Amino acid sequence: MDLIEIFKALGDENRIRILNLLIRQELCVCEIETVLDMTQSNASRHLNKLKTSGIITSEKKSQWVYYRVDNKFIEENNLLYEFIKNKMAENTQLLRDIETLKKYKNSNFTCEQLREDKSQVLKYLREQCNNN
Amino acid sequence: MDLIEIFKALGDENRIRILNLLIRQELCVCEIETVLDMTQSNASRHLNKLKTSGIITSEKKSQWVYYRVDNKFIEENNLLYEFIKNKMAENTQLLRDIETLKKYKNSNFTCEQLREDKSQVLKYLREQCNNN
DNA sequence: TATATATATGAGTATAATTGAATATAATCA
DNA sequence: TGATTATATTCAATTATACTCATATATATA
Repeated sequence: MDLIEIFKALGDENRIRILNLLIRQELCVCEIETVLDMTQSNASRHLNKLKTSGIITSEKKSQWVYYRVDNKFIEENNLLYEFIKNKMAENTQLLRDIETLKKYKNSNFTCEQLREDKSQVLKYLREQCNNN
Repeated sequence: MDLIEIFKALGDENRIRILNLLIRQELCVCEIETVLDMTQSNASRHLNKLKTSGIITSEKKSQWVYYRVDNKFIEENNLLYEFIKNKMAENTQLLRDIETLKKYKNSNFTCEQLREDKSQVLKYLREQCNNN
């Protein structure tokens, strides 16, 4: 049942956190990895689960793979999609993640810098977020 | 996260089948057990999971425990609830379950009869459903 | 009170999901 | 081409879920 696969995909904290970011904007794996502070393989796996259940889709741009919410999913599951967005707006953890995403985007760190010194970027993001 | 517990509870075929029935009407454990042809302990466990996640509620009436969708859940998660109902109406398995429920109700079998000869009741329900 | 019964729960097992570390793959760039 | 890198995948370990059978609990009834 499609319905059940969707609910299974949504029934995991890491995947909800990823989806929360992707609802804001499309992102590549290394960005998600950084903002949510999870391992690369874990991010990739969760993205795959969201993709297999039809919630998100991906596009390869040179060496990066960009993920975004699938428009087909939004159309076909609009009530669910609106529900998710509403509930996400009430959740502190998810709001914090959005703040981290904003800080990350404002920092103008690139995927190249992430590669060179990820720990510095993470430190920067934590400091910025603690200032709020 | 509440949200995740709800999705976890919904991410299981047996629980979706149970919820599908309860959306129609409140039912006791032995009725669910019979209509969905599952073991008593399994039905009870799934009902408990739906209950702890806040989707359904229960009321004990003499020796029976009646389960129904929690009104609080409907109010607080209305978009999700409407989504679920819409999707359920598109699913053949779930529509078949509703037919079985109707047959069961029309048969006027009681919980007492179920206890005495459950196999007869199951046979009857299967025959009735195959006629459609 | 003794018996029957509706439901819940415990124990054990089987299956599935999640994870990190290591490796494979595919694209880029020097 | 060879080195680097972004992402995916495999492996092995752990943890969580689901299921069945047996038993406990609470209620009803003779």
